[in-house]
Amino acid sequence: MERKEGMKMEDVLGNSSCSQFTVNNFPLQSIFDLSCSEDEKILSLGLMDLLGVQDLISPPFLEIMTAEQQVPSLISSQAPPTPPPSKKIESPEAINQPATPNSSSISPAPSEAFNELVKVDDQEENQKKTKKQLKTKKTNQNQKRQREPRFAFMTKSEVDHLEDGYRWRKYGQKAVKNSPFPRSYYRCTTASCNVKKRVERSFSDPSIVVTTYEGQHTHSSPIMPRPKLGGSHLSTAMSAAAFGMPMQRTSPHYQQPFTNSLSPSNFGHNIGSTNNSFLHEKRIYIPGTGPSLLKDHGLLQDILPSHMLKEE
DNA sequence: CGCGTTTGACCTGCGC
DNA sequence: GCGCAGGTCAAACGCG
Repeated sequence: MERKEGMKMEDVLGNSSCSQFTVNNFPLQSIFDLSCSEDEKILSLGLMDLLGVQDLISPPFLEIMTAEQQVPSLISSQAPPTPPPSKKIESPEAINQPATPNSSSISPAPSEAFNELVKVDDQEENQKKTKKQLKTKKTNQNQKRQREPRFAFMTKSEVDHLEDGYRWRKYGQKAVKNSPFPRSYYRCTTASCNVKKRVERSFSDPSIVVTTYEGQHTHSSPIMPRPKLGGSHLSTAMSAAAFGMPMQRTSPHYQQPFTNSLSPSNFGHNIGSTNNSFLHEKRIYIPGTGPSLLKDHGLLQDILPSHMLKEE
């Protein structure tokens, strides 16, 4: 296994591990493997608030963090050197940065939690290679240059740039090593908003678009309704945007169900889907239990983890 | 004319 | 220290 801990995103995307990454860890646990306690918190916060106050949240269904530290833990099929259960991460402060559905298996989204995780990782690092220690040390030293938490979504789509309710300005494009597909860099066009996103295609599956969000939108509302957009579409679009999710509102590029409809992108897609059929019936793959068919009755079920739905 | 895209150059971090 | 790769900048360009 030369896939060492310093694995880079493109390594993940560009190899067969992508499927594994996707099926076993990436979306599912990010989205559905939520601790009940966390769910309760989310509910107590008011789910609709989470949907409506998109500037306060950007719940990551996958947080990529720094590629060196986070991704390996996320993609490792074996029990990763996981930090202790993220009870600290689920701190009540999540109110300020609420809707961090991924509390247990996946790193949290909020920057505060991010810091926490870095610390935890640092402790883990002490038991690992010197090389990695150095890397971690460097990472910690660069805290002043700390990057925003990143959230990645894998979306099955023919178009690279997915509509997510915000307006983006492309500021760069780079060829990605080991991938025939370039990576595009976008920035939110809102002046005070420094949210960025990267869009690239998966090397192993060109039909999959990987969108990585970095930062949180500082403005309260996404783009204004466009003439061609229906109001209902927009509302759902905003809901999806509230989660920082890519979403497609244009049917021609409508996303295909992604690997058993289990990707975060599909998750977001369902939220903002213009196709109501997706809202009423979809397959949700639940880790460890195998694919299952859930009946959806509405938006909530698109958002809530499956086991919560069962509980209700 | 304003806004967004393109694209080569440049900067930075990291591994060797 | 050097080279590579990722990320960003900014001028040029295109489009409505």
